Amino acid sequence: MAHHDLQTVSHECGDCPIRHRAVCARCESDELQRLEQIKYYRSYQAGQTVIWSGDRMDFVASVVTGIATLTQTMEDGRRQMVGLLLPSDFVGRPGRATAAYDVTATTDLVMCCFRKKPFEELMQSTPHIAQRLLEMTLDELDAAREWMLLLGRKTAREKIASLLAIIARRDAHLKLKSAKGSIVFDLPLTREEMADYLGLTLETVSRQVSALKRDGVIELEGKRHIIVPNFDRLVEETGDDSDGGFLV
Amino acid sequence: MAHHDLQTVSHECGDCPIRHRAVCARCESDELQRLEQIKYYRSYQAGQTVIWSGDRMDFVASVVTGIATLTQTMEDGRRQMVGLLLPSDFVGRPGRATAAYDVTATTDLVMCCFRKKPFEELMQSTPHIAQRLLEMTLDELDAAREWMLLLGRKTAREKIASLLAIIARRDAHLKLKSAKGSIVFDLPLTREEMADYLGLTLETVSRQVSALKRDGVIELEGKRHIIVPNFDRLVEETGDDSDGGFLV
DNA sequence: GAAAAGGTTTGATCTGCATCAAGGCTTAAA
DNA sequence: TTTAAGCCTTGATGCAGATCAAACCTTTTC
Repeated sequence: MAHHDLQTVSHECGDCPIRHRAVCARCESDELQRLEQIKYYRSYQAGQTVIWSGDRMDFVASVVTGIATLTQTMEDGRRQMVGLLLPSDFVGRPGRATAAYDVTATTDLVMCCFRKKPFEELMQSTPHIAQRLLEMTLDELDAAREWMLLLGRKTAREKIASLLAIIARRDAHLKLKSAKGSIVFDLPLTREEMADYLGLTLETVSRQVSALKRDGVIELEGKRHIIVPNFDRLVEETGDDSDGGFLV
Repeated sequence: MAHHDLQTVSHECGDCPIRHRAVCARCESDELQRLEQIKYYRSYQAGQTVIWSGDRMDFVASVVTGIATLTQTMEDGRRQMVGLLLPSDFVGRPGRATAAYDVTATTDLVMCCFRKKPFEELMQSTPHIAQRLLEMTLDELDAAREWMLLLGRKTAREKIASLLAIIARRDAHLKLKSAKGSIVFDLPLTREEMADYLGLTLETVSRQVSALKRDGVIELEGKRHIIVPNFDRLVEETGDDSDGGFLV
């Protein structure tokens, strides 16, 4: 986005939704003061619904801590996850009055909210905000398209491997990769949520996780704690062009 | 986006990529003159590849006439369409050097291109452009998420019905709905392209199209010319909450 | 006007994942 | 200590859609 000097920010929050990702040191002055004035925090417990599709939504927000999901549900109950929001991700759409998806906290969740009206006004007067939002939205669009390939063309095993690789990669930025290079993380999703992410049933998810374990691609401690002894091996299972590009 | 007075524009092009969609009469002055200076046109024949994934891409563009697709291909040849670009849609990403998807002309295609550098500079100085691009990108993201539900959870029959409804709806803005309310249009995609859109095989597409015809949901003239005698009936087959909202 | 090439349909068969069903493990409540 | 509630695993079976195969347009080429 060609700003002056970008730096990633740790999460004290206390700032603009876009700033969660990267901040331009020289540009932050009054823009941030104004954001400061219209922001407030909301907390949700694991499992709680933040908002239902179709409900009035008079704020936009940024995830501070925890994980939220966007899901769509068909009349007969079939569910598809269409967004997985990690810290720094943005929720809500400037210029739309109602939510288009169910938003749910899958872990305890803290969001930094901005009432929509003043946020939109600020967007008008502060070009940086629209530009940064554009960049974030384009990233999300790329992620959505990757996800479409997964949903449309990958096998169940490839889907599971892909999801594990995605989570491992996103975590790896912050977290440790232990000792000699194996990666360790906790699954933030239940088997059912994984199924909704991947367009599978929870039984199939369970079977394929077991299969990857049996084949030595991953190790399990309990149900949720995952150890990936060889990340490249996991990536091979995803069906993607390897290149890996693990630690950017 | 809260502009002054929006109006849709027919396609003489000769303007900014975002203006293809809607134009703010009061804002167009010098901004458009500068766009005018950096734009040029390119034409492609049906079937021609505009750009390959990974290739250097030093322009952004807007579809003027014709239809283009974005597709992703896995190493073993599995293909998934991830974007269907109709006139007024935007291609390319400000701030990225290489194409992320294969872009192909499925019909004869004319695009209005802007070299990336000057376009990005113009974006810096003209907030409207980023704001309009943001809005368009958010629309695309919504479409992508709808598409994800289709890929992950719908049956083959529902997928076909959904695709036909999407095309019918998008066409209906410009085109006729004949006589007493039946909708008529030409499929711009081959069976194989439909399959790549829907995450199916071309044989399944063919079978389900035949089934919808047999059941009276659609009529066919030749292979491509579709008649939808009752749009609501078609929408019922999509699995979506009806509401329809056909003629916005 | 024959032949070739794309695109499409239809049939026969196979298979990966869904569905139905039961039981296990872990944590929380009674 | 037992019961209940979530969450997860595993087995048996069924089916939607994939795969393999052949033939049918329609248009283009020679």
